[in-house]
Amino acid sequence: MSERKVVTRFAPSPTGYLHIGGARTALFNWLYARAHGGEFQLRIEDTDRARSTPEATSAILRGMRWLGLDHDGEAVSQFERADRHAEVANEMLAAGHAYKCFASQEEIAAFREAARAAGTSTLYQSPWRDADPVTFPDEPYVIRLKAPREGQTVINDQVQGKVTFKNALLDDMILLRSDGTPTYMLAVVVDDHDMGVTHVIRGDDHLNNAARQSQIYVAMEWPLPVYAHIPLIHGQDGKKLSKRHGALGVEEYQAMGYPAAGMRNYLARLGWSHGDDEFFTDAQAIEWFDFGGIGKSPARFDFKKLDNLSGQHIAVGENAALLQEIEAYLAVAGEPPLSEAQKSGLSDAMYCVQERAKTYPDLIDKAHFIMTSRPIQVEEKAAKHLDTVSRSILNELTPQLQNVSWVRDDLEACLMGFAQEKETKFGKLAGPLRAALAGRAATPSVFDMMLVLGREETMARINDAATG
RNA sequence: GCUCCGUUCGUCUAUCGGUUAGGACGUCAGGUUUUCAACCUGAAAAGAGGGGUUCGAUUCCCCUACGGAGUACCA
Repeated sequence: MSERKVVTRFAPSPTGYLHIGGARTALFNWLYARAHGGEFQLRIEDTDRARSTPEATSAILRGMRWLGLDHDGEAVSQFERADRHAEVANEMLAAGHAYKCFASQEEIAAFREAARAAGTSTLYQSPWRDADPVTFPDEPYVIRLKAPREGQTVINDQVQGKVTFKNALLDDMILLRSDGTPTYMLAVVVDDHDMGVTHVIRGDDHLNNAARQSQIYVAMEWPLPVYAHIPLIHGQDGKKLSKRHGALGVEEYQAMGYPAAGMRNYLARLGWSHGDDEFFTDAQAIEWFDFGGIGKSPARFDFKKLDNLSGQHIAVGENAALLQEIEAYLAVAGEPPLSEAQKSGLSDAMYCVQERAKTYPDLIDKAHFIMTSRPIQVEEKAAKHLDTVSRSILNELTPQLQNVSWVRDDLEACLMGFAQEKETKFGKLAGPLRAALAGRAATPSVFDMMLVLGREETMARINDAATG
């Protein structure tokens, strides 16, 4: 083990929103850095100018901020470091670890086509590898790594174990393109080294790349980072996560009303485990996180479990924090903001609705009785029905209660709340409301509602009626 | 094609040679409930297949099948 301070990094390409799989990769890096008192850095891999957009970069930044994955220092732009990448390529050239290759793209493509047709290896071996400089033509060239052709390259992966690659099967990859721009392979290694990255935690689609990248480290005599290639997330059908599986961008999850804490918990649990622990806080995740707990096979995304964990986090959420997140959710979902009255009302009602809500919209639905404004606005037809039902319930209340003018009003608010939540007819609600009066229902009971609505007097009377 | 990785209940997973293979989500049943939900109790539910190694394999090795990733002057 090295004495170096732990530095991890998340390096997305700004070609779209922050992918849910990318978010998990970022989370693992964040968790590891935080667990070891290290740094978690962010690097935007924007060398593909055609596909990179500033909008995507800000979307990624927004997504990470929402998830609470704070990175240390400024985000690094890979594109802006192109000169440094070229510098390293030339250094390798000078040191004899790389060479100029004048083969044209057409030439190489033709070779591969022929090789494929002949059923032989498509591995391109440049004739310029050991060519005499005096034979160099006056043409554009690329700089290729002079990779070893004998022996093997071994990656000691923290998740995948020891993975061996035969060097004879690895080609002399291009470091610097003919237009002088660096390739991804070069850029990652140079950036990771310069940023002092000690632990590379990324998707296992990069496992093959690790072998070739390590050759650059070796050539430059740079210390190799610790690798941890984590399995990708798949959709419910086991196939690679794609648009038809629903939400891919983390912001969509925010818009669906999942709390960030629940999201972190679920994402961490997806592909990583700590014994039988399912529900945990960030502090626990940081304390427990280690490479040994990461599974080797791809995990499927399951909304049911996300809902469950999400609900548990909302249930233990702190009032002010929940309120704040709900307001942020409403803004992202494009819903109208809370009025001051609704805000204080929701705050009062929080304790009796948060335990049953899976998501924020779910919570708002359950709090309908306090969120709705008085007098209650209902359509004519519905109003008639509501009137009938509330009157029938009213008739069952104790005489004193019936005489309190606003009881009926609150009752209607409760009914509306139920109706809204269940999208059902008022008539069907008489039963559950009676159950609520008896204090047995799981939905906010009338006791809760009255309490929230500030009807302590009613409460007292109901209690009297119940005990006496 | 070639290279690399993977495969325990429907899903996420525990097990680090000896367990009635455990937990969670989901599902189903019963209870409570004049809907739903919630809650309580319970149930069904797994080692891909075949060879080895071993006194003993889910666990170690090999083969097959299936799945995934890579194989670019993309990242």
